Amino acid sequence: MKRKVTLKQIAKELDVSISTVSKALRNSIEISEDTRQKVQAFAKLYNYRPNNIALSLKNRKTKTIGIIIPEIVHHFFSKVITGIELVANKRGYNVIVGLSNESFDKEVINMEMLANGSIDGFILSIAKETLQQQDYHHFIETINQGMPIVMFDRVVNEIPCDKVIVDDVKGAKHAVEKLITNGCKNIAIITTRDYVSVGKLRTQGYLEALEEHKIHLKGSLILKIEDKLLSDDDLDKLEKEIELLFKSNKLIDGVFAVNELYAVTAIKVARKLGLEIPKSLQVISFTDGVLSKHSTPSLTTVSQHGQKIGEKAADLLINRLELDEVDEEVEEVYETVVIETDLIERESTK
Amino acid sequence: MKRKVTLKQIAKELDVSISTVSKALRNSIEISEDTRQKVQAFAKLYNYRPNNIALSLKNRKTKTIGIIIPEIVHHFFSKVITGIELVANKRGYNVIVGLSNESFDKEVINMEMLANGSIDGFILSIAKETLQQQDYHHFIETINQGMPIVMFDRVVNEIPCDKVIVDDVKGAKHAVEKLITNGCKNIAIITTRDYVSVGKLRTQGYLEALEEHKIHLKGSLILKIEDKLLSDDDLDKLEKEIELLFKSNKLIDGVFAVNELYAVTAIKVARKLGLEIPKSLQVISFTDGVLSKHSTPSLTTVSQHGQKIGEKAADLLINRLELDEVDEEVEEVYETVVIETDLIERESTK
DNA sequence: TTGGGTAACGCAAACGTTTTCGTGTTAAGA
DNA sequence: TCTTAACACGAAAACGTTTGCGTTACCCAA
Repeated sequence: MKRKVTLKQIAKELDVSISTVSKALRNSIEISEDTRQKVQAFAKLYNYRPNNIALSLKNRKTKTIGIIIPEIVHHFFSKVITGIELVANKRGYNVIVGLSNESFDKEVINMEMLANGSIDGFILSIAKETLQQQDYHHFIETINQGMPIVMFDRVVNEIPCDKVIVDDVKGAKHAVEKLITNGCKNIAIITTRDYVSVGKLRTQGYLEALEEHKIHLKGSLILKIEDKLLSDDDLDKLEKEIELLFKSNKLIDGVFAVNELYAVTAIKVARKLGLEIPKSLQVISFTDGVLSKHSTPSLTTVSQHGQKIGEKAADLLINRLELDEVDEEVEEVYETVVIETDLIERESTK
Repeated sequence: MKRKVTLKQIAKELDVSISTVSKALRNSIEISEDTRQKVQAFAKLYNYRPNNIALSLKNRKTKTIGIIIPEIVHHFFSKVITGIELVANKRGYNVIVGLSNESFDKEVINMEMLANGSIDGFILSIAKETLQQQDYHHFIETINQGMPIVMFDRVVNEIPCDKVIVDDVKGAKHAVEKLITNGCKNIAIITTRDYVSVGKLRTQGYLEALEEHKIHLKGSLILKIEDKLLSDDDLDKLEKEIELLFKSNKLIDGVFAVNELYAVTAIKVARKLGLEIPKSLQVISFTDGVLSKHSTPSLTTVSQHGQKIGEKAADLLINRLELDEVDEEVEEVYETVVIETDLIERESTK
């Protein structure tokens, strides 16, 4: 077992100084052609690679991005990571992942672990618990220490940082409008409680679409689900609630669901009640994931382009990092990028 | 913007030496009660946290685990990561993720990026391309440099390292036996080409089940799919191939698919051909993911317990890391842990 | 007074780099 | 022969820690 070779070892072996070795490897003109060749050959032979940690310490930057997300077993988030990793790698950065599991405490702990030198900046989406408690001091402190943050999807305006979001309102509105032009008269929405920012925004889009098309809003068509981590019990409850929705509103002919799970569950319940998709009931969901694509009938969805969000977030962060490098005190003006959604039509609509 | 405070700054501010500060913070008895209190108070005030990078350099270990997986937008892999992150965090480690995207080159590059000091050890699942080329030198070299690897799911025996696998043969066999006891007489298998180790093993389980139950093997019932990254075109092709399978074997009454996608696609095609699930066709898939659970009908599946695999892998790796610490030259005996699969019965079987 | 012991602290090395600033040698120019 | 400049290299600092050991200063006993 041969441990990794260091400059010092090469220096000793070749009977030159460490600095000579370092310079030779970086093709410094200070070093004679002779020694340069000798050193490089030796380094190649022993497969020398500079130690990242030492470089990080010296350069005071790690070339690593910290990602904090609520969960990873989730199509949207893993798509985002894919995007981040793609551009990060392309630009010479690594990616280190922390999971908040929707918990405030874990979010704080994870950020503290990483903020002490391990990374150069954060890309994150806020945990539900944090959104509920509205305690954002850990973000503020991190930023105050000079570590940039880019937030995506679940963001709060009061934090001074770059943000990448989806136009949830517009996306939802388009979806509902699609249902309207497809002939739906009684469109229900299955959404989350309002503290989940995206749930709230998508509900808003629903409302706007109805209003613009002068469709009378019926409160009983709005189903707000308590959006916890989904255990099997919660799933049962979800079905029950949706069933109640259909039973107390026999005229429902369109459903807009703020996520895939709500949509497929709605379809499942609707079928049980004898409704045909898309003939007597049309369904559109937010989030274009594996369920939408492969379940039967496949779902018409609002695609969020998770990967693109990740790519954009990574670019924003790295740009800022490399800007800080040249110009120590950059004027602090932050960008909010909106990624357009697309409506992907499949079998659950006419 | 106040940068992170260091020992040196505290030392200067309090007019003591750096070592005194360090010792005071670590409650060394060398330091008087007085100064200790003073230092600790000051450190608390300025929210001092030791710099991870400096510690890593000094201790020659990073307390970070590198994960290399083929893709992250995948239920199984993200479950595994969840498990790894869980025990890693519990034991004071961070997790840094690299994606090979099933490519040999990206796997090598990612490993090289991380192996130069950034991490203490790897947990990985081999890329398909690597399995095809059978070029494992990067694993060997990493191990030779004293960096332990734990492989999961897609492993090769010739690499000296700990492994966590699922008993693919047994799991597949159980699934097929379930179909047999449920009365299926003509059981097809939809699997991958043989170079994907898990595909091969699951096929083997299928064969064993048939043999033990003295069912004559029909070659035409075995459909081997070229398992690339799935574009929409490939999806079409998949449907066509499955359709052909059904059409040329009208008697098929059971299908065992080696992954969820093959299973739901089979169901889709079967329905189109007028088959009822599970009445005239029963289906079981490997991998218990979101599709199995939420598509209609929900799928009976072989659960791999991805999270448990991740947890076990992380424990194995960290155990080895912390063993190396005390006992420099550990006898090199490696463990292969088999995680039992479970058959989860849902609506796609009787 | 001297010797030894102890409490409280500082020095310096080490981890592996990069880089600035010498420094010694050689050869060319005056 | 002396000066000077180019050339090739080395010493040392710096990044932020931890830690073994040396160094004070003081106290108490002999």
